[in-house]
Amino acid sequence: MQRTNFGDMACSIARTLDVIGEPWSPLILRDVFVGLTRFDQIQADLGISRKVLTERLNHLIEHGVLERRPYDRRPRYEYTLTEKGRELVDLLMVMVAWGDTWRAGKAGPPVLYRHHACGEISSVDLRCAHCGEPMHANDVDLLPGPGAAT
Amino acid sequence: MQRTNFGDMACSIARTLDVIGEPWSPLILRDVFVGLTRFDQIQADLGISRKVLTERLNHLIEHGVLERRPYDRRPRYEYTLTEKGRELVDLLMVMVAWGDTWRAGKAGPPVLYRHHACGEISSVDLRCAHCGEPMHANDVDLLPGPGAAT
DNA sequence: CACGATGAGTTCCTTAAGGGAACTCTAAAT
DNA sequence: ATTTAGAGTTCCCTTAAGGAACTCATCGTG
Repeated sequence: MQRTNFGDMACSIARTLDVIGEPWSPLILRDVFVGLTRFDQIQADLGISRKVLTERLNHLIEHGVLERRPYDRRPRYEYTLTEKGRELVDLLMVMVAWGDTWRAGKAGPPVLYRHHACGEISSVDLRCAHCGEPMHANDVDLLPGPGAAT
Repeated sequence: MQRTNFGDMACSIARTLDVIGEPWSPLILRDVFVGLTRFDQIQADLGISRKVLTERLNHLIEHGVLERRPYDRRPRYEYTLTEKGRELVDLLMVMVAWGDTWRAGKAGPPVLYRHHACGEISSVDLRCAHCGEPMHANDVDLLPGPGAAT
């Protein structure tokens, strides 16, 4: 399976997928985010192949969203999110919101999010960074930007 | 490559990935969103294999995010977003925001978004659906929800 | 009416990625 | 000296992605 390289496309979606678009990568980030930071923890939690987990972790480190560091004098390592990685958690929260809405079924959402600022169980909503009003698919026009393909 | 089924996991991220987690799927949604709604248009724009495009479109239709409908008396079809699919565009906009921030480089973002409400070039920001304050990775606590795995 | 063009897929072959089990390596702890 | 545990490697098998060629239905044109 020779996979097409998304990183070279003039598209920020493709470039983001180049970092976390492979199967498992978002789930690995989630695990690290919730505190499962060690190889065997992640492997056991996800049931992912150890080979693939190694590949994914290295890819995420190469792209600067995870850091690997020893936590013992023995050869033991843990993975942590960089700032670049922490901002990817935004993406995970939007995935959660969509999955909760469309795929949770009668059982309801598997995880709840309590917002520090208001203390309520809530979910994310997309707002315009400029004016603060809701900003969804139908609220925008697309224009070519400076980095557009020629 | 026998792929693990994400749809059965008690995790809304995994369930969302079950719908659009395969390579190319988000880019197909983007194309349909921006008005490339026909098979050959999408194929040419992305450079995706026709075989894989067929598989992806069928998968997205099965999961109710795309609809296929004839636009001619000849056997010609176009794909459109359902409401379920339109809400996935939120996810794309967050991918764009991250890609613009971390991967656009000196050339700047390839596409700009003008917000209808304020008329400004902007990007999305995550807010609490309840109180409207910013809601990012470090602003939430996670609690088990009603649909949590036993 | 025959003929080519067009959109929308299929088919088939090659290559490489995911799954999974077994194996290795290093440094404690007993 | 032996066991244990974490963190990977290695190897084989299956299956998915790439890609080019092929099919099929219908319309427009000469």
